[in-house]
Amino acid sequence: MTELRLYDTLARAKRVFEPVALDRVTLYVCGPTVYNRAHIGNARPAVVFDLLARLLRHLYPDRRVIHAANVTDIEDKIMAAAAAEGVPIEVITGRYGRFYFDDLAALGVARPDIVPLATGHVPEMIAMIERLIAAGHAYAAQGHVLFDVPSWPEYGRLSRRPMDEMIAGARVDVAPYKRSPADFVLWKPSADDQPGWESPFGRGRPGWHIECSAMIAAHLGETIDIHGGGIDLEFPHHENEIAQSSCAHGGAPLANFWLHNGMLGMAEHKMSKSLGNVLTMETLLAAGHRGETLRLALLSAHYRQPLDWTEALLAQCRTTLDRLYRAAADAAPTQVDAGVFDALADDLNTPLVLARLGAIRDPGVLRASAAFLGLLVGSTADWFQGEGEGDAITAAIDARAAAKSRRDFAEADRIRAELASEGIVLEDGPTGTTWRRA
RNA sequence: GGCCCGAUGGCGGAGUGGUGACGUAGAGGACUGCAAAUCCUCGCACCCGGGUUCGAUUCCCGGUCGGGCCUCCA
Repeated sequence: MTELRLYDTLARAKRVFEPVALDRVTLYVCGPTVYNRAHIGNARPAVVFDLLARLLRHLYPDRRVIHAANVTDIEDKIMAAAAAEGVPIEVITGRYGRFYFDDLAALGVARPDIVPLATGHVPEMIAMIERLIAAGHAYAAQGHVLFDVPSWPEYGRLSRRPMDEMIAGARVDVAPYKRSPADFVLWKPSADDQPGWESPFGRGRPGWHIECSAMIAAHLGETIDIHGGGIDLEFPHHENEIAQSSCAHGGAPLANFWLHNGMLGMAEHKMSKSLGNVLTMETLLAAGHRGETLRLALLSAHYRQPLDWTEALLAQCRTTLDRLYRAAADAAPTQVDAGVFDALADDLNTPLVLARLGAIRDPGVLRASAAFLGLLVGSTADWFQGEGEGDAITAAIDARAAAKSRRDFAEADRIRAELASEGIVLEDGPTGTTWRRA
């Protein structure tokens, strides 16, 4: 079997992957907070880890591969969005949660096997907080419960931050109820008009970090195989998850592998809602870019590298797909090229995979290999011509063929130009003329 | 300021201690009535300075530049 090697952020090195359990493989990825439309940067981890899940299923056919990704559906920004519209938070989270998965489906991303909601796991979060308090790793203060960072010497290992510097370097105003500036919130009080849950610490809501820890434990166990997410979550989110989970589970590691995808850049900075330089999947799809083009663009760079999102990138990916669709024609998928698996098994080296894809001669192998990546999933005719009317075009092609046969090239060119002005490109092949949309 | 990551041709982007993939754009050719598509050929790059080495783009040190994090963030 192909040996899978993955870059583990904790080790800062590629390591050979081996699942913990003999009967299953567990993958957890931090999902979205649903309060508005997701941008294309949000899609990168979804696409990358969707591909990793496909690879894991292939490599471990005898084990159950469980891919989980949460949805954060209680959070201050959600509350703000709900208040702005004068609706309950469920209206906001339901709407944007559906948009999120619909958008991703257009990019060929399968819904994860498990999509836990934060609001569905508050009792588990409360229980975990209680364990942390009992173990001396958390304390209550003024309606809040905080994680006691200095109580856990391992804190900072993932992001390689020395704790004393974090404390000394804290440049935000430190809340008065914190014992240490590095302490973070596990539970915070809710006002009467805010969503909240009764708890031993008073009515309130969970902090962001505890959600992932509690949901991972509830669905996948104390130690999972792979934890994924964007590199911007490395600190503090993932650092905090590790602290919470390890301290609640007697020191058991949260994940054996930590995988982080690089940021998608736009205008020299990462695409982010707070910077306002976002391009949503909705916008891109509405502009006529197909989901496959977006997916290819996201896979065109190695997942750990930063990737600049530009029109030129999309144009090149479109060209690449045109060429691959022509090469694959309407062949039925046969077998995935071994070189494709090899490149994927080397820490998901998708640029190398794409280079190998271009070298495949057998259309059936090309179809199967591309499909494994979530590309070339439709028919070649649909890719070039799309749905809709072809009769008028066929009639024009016939008229042009008649003109060509009597060597009236002026008329033939006029017809071709007329179609071109409507975005229809004619191509004369050995077996006749075909058309496609520009 | 601290921590982390990166720097490859016009652009995108792998990889490697010993003639630098691949794609795209560009040049030339074949094919075509002309195009398009396809095929063939060709140019064009490893940030700077040290070090290790027979040999460094690749390893080490320093620098410069860029990005991420340190506050919600994929």
